[in-house]
Amino acid sequence: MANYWLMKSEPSVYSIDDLKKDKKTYWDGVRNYQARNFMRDQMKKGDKVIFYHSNTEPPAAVGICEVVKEGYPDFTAFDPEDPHYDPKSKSDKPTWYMVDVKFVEKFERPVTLAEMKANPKLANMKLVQRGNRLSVMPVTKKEFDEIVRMSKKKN
DNA sequence: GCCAACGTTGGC
DNA sequence: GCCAACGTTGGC
Repeated sequence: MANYWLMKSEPSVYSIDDLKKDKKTYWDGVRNYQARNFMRDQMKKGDKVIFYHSNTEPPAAVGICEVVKEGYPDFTAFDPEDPHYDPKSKSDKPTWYMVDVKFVEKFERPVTLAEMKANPKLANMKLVQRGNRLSVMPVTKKEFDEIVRMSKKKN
C-alpha cells in the first residue's frame, strides 16, 4: 500500500516547472536526519508526493510527483564542489540519502499555505504547525486527497 | 551530558 | 529584510 508524502523545494532552486520539464529528478540536498530517515527507510516506489514551494510568495502546494527510486546515497555530499558537500559523509558509509521522483501533475491552481491553515481537515499536518522546518514529511491519504480536491476548486 | 551560541529555515 | 523556531555544535 502506497504512502503519501509532502516535500518542500524553493522554486528558485527547483520548481514544479523544472520537474515538469525534466520529467524526473533526484531529490538531493536534504541535510536533516528526520527527513533523511523518511527517504532512506520509508519512501517506497509508487508513493505519491505533494510538491510544495517554500520560501516564496505565496508558499503553496503546486503539484504531485511519484517515487520511482527508493533511498540511495546522496552523492552530492561526496563532491567538494557541490553546494551540498558534507565531508562527514563517506561513500562507503553515507550519512545522507535521497530518492528519485517523476513528474505526475501540476495543479490547475496552487493550494496556498494560508488555505491549508484555514482548512480544519488539514490542522494535524506538520506543515501547518508552528515552527515546522521539516522538508520531507508524511501526510495521510485523507490529507493528500483533500489537497488535491482544493487544487481543483474554482476560486 | 548540559546548555549557550550559532547557523539555517521559512513565513511574514 | 526581519526574526522566531529549531537543529547542531562545541566548551565545559
